[in-house]
Amino acid sequence: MPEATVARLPVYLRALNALAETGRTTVSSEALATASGVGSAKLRKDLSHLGSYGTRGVGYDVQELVFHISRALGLGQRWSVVLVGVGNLGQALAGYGGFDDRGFRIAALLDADPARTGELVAGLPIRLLSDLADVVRDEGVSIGLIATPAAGAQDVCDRLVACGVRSILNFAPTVLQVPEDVDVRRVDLSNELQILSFHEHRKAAEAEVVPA
Amino acid sequence: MPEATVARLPVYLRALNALAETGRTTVSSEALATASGVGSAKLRKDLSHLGSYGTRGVGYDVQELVFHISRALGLGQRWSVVLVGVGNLGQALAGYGGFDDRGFRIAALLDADPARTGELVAGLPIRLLSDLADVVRDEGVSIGLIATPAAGAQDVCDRLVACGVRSILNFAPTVLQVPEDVDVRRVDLSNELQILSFHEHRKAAEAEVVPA
DNA sequence: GTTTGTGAAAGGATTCACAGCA
DNA sequence: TGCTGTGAATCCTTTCACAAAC
Repeated sequence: MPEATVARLPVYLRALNALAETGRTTVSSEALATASGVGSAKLRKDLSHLGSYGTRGVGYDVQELVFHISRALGLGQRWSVVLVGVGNLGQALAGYGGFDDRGFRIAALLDADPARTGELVAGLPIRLLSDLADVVRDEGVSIGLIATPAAGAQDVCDRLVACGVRSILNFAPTVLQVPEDVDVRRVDLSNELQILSFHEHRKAAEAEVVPA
Repeated sequence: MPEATVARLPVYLRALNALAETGRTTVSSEALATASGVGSAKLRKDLSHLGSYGTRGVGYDVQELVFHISRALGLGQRWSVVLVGVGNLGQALAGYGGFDDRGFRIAALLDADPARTGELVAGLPIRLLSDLADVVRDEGVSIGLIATPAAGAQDVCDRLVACGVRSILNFAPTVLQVPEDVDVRRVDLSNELQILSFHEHRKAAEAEVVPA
């Protein structure tokens, strides 16, 4: 399965869930593509990697597609995640409601600062970073979220890897060095803004050369 | 300039700034590539789109590269952004320290809930969503951040576009429909987790077929 | 008639490998 | 000798366009 396809499956899944809530039972590639912000040919090619679940002349059964995409994404089971770094952003992530209903469960909140141990955030007590190995073992954690400042992120990452965590979502503004069997995905606000800046800058330059 | 290259320039920029802080004045493509988590050939090809600023046998001058990448990204000017939706996530974004020093300035915080008007968050008063047009005009806003619940995101997006904002960073878990001259970038936590889930699932399946 | 699934073509991005320069 | 810059080759992704199926 192409990586580009994998990255789009969650988008389709969300669009399908929204459709299901409106009572729709079937959907064409054209309609689902529009709702997902892609072209219909791309959508069909993506779905073809899952198997042949459409009906020619009709479209796709919404529930059936939800099932097959969920299965492909490995959402049949609940994944336990550990969140390290309960600062500004970490608290917002802990309070984010979209975890439970999408198959993810926050097993624990960890922070390096002993002064915060025991504090309740989103109903969970903050524990010490040094409890990491216990948490990962006892709770069956397979995904780590890093929401620490940049300076501490690599250390946290190394600890996660040492505990056997091989999937990491990194919100710290730094590039993590990991063994090749570990997947890291980065979410970086400044990066995104700077990419927008590039395009905005380009648009402004074009507007100047070709004035209205 | 290839889009894939644009998306990596902010990463290089951050790595270069980190190097500058350690006192390094020059860097090879190999070293910068490692710090950025990419291959050296890819890095050199990316930088070649900016011009020829390296010295064979030596490497790149750190400050000079910072300058050229910043210029290419349009970071010579300060961009004003407006943040709409001051909930859980919105507050975390408002409190994020990385705006100012990277050339972005939060011009205003807006929320649709009148009960929150006037409340101070990160030193800024929350204003009503209906003030949007005034804010965009008076503050010269060119980038919009949407941190509302999914249900309100498209409406906010439409308002931003109507005010002339053509660059949007969307944190709401929904796909926005916009005219083609508007750039939207999406940051979606569940999407990222689901992509990790896919890979974790695949790794688990492989480990079963080929047991250690 | 409508819509899927998919070969084939086109377009991008990455990697290779080395000429050219310091 | 060391490292950049870049054509050429490879790989991946998207788009086209249509036969097959309903």
